[in-house]
Amino acid sequence: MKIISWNVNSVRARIDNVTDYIKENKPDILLLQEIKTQNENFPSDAFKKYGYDSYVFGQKSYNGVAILSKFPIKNVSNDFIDDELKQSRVIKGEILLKKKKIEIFNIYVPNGNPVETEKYSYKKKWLKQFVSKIQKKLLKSSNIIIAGDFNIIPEEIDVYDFKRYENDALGKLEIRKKYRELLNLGFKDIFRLKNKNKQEYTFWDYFAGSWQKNFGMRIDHFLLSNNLIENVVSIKINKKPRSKIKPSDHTPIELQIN
DNA sequence: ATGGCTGAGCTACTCAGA
Repeated sequence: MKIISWNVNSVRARIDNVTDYIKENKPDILLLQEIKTQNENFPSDAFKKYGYDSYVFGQKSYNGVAILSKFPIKNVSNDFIDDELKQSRVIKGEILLKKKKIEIFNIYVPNGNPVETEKYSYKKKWLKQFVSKIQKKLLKSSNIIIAGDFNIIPEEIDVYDFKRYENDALGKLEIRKKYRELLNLGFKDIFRLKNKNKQEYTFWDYFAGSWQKNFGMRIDHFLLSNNLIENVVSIKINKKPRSKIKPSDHTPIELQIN
């Protein structure tokens, strides 16, 4: 089974890129972040043509997450987090893999910049709540996938110039520690597990030729609970969509499990 | 290099992203 996570930075502005990508890569499940639209304007019909059902948690203008799937997803919900700003950032559902029930969380963590503002404290509180809810969830369920745009640079290797980001909301130790807390509950960062010293990125800024200069960062992740590690076949960052015309600033990360 | 693109909402410009 191929599960893919991609921050598309507006699903409507990106519709051709996303459908082209689907045709080429044929994911079983595609987790989208930053869809930037309300549910009623989500292009479900365009995805239905390729055989996907859409499960959408949108809002006007900003944020928003969705799950596209070739087969029905069970127990989809949007209320895992009690979001103080009512932003649409988590959608979860259940699938079966070789009789294992797996809970999939598709998340879009707040950016948090600039630090020293309420945006940063919102990110900290959001992460604190998310970690705590996942900890509780683990008491009942041991097969969990958390994927999406974490807006966290886990380690120095995960950005082109760490010095520039060590005081940024994506790279501050305080934030990276929340990521470590999540891992310490019993998860693995699958990309890093499979690529010990590889420097690869999932995001490149639109400006200043960041893509051309490979000034990127790895902020989109797949965390799998330790129970699921044996099911992992491969994990890949697919840079091709970032090279296209009118791209998202993020590129997909692709997980194969069986 | 703390914003030099990009998108949404709207139709001039602000807000947001990372």
